[in-house]
Amino acid sequence: MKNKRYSIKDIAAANGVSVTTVSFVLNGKAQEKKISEAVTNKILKYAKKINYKPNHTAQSLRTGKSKIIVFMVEDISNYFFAKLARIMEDIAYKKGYKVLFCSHENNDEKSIDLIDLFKDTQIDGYIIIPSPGIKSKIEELIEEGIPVILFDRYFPELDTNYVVVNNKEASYNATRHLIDNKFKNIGFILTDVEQTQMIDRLEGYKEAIFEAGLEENIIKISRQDIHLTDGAKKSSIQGFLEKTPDLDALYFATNYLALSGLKVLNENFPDYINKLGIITFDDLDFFEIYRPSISAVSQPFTEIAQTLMSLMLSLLKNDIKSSPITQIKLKTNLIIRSSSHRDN
Amino acid sequence: MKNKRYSIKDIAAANGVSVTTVSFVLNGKAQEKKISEAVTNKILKYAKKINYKPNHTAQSLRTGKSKIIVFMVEDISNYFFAKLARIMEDIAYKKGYKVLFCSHENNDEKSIDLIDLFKDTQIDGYIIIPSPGIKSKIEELIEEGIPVILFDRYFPELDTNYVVVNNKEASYNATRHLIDNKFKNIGFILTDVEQTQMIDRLEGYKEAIFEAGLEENIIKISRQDIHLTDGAKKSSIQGFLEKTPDLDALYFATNYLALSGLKVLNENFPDYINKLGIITFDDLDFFEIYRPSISAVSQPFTEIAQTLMSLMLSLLKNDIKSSPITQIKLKTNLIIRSSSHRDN
DNA sequence: AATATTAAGTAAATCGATTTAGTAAACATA
DNA sequence: TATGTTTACTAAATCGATTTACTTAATATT
Repeated sequence: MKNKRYSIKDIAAANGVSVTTVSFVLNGKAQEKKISEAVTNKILKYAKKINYKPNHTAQSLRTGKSKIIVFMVEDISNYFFAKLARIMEDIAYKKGYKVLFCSHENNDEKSIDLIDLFKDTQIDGYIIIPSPGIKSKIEELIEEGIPVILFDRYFPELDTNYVVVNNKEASYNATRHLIDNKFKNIGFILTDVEQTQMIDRLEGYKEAIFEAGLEENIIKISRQDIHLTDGAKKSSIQGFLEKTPDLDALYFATNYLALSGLKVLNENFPDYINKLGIITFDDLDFFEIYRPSISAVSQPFTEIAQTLMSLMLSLLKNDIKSSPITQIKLKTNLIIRSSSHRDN
Repeated sequence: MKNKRYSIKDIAAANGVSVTTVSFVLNGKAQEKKISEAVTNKILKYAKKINYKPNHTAQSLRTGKSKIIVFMVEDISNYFFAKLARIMEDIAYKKGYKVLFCSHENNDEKSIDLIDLFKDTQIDGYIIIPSPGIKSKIEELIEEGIPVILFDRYFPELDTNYVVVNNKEASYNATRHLIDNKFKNIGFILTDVEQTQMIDRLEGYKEAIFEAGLEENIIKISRQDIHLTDGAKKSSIQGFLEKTPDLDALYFATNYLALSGLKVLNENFPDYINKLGIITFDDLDFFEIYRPSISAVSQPFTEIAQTLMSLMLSLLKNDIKSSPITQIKLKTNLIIRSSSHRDN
């Protein structure tokens, strides 16, 4: 039962032909290369019999293609990214690709380390949520002729492929929704990163607030605090809530901010939570069963994953030089639940 | 700025030495192979100057080692697995390994397909949550001399490395805790898979119930339903709850069962939820902020991930034949929150 | 001075594929 | 019959490392 690994050489020897012939046959080039049907069938049959699997590493070395793509996100354990990863995995494997996931925590140094690390390995393509300061690293990849797709956020000055959602519009609508429900003092909680997704969400909020003649209440949580302790995040939010106790609604820019926010509210202002209007960017499973159930801007997982993968696959298939730059903005979904609804 | 990739050959040519010498130097074998310090330094300096990175694929082909390990779970988007993945990723990258994550949804066919797929690629080691029927596939891997570690569950008849938690004891304690809080009619909700983790959790429950002279109430959710629709899961649980409205506590065997259960309760028995004792295996972020906050058996992520990785690294370092079989059972933590507490 | 040892390196095989540039025989054409 | 084409296949180079088995010159030993 010792499963010796067979090579193309073994097949050649066993059938009295050259490795060239075997390679042609196994790559479906028999006709093109004028290999007789008799020989073709013999080889095919034998390969099947011994359950031959080509050595991927050798193929990779020779062809320069690894059939591996990298999917780099902020934190793979975050629901949003994990969910995307799950879907992308399925699509990729079906198409004969493997996916390497990794997390950079929005830290430039870590991003760069990871990308450098991957440069040793043949990587056929990159799907990247960029951390704020890696524009030149992304340019470097592109210059090397490797397919790159940014997503979630992008660099406006850089002409790259990207897939994002309509952050500004979605944010405007979410804020508008609170306003329509008679909330007058709406706090927007975001992080201090200067990246497109945040900026656009902030702009959407501002626009809606301005249009309604209301006052802005912006809470910026320091980026450093985000990935360090949960405590730091909480205490920032708590500090803010204590200073502005007249807020009647909170709008969180991401799901992890909402989680921290809910914790703070729960621990310190348990009664407040039911009167407050609450809405957040990124839907979570449990927002549906929380009480009050939490309204959320939901990003279309499946659509994002499919768009990313099909764009990547087309970049991989066609010559990168001849491929047009593709920039896609997908629509989000505002899911209205009880936390943002008011009857009066 | 065209970043041509340098090879060992380029270094050799530029320095008037052979590739052999370069290889020796770059692999730290200069002294052992009696390469003069002058030449050694010249090569090292040049390699650094051009930022030489060895071609990983070529190394892999020659050495038979890929520095890639596979981490195969039920569903990478599940919080428990995603969290583990995040930690393992960090450890692995620090040690020069990359991790390929994949999900089999406890489906044997899918598991086998995935393993076969990986066989083409050089994979140095596998960390696997086994689906029920892949014992022989696991044996196959082991016979080929590839390091394999099972975790979360295992095959009792198979003498392999594994890392699990003390399911039975934890389950006993969780049930005991409900009993101590005067709950008398405790329902245990689990899936119908016949795998060690489930069986042990069931046994722990039974033992505690028997010891207290109470009656068993076991709800088995069909495995097929689990990964299909959320609806199916919910309707099973709902059906059960309607049939036995006299339950005063629920104990869920996994976090996804608890999520479905809470949904059902919320939609159909909103008042019931506060009187009910609730406890679940696997802690989730939001169980802490749910109201009532949900008690849970918490698995030690960091410890599990570290144990898995350090075991794997030691298997990879030492000769697999001389390595002893290691079987580790880690301790869980019972986190008591308001959902399982009763004052009377 | 003859031999043994060490120092400092290199040529070439190898891993397992793909691919280019052939060749020999069979057949067709003028 | 001589030449051109086509068929059916193969030798050898190549991808970029690692590693074994030398080689040559210098130094040490008896």
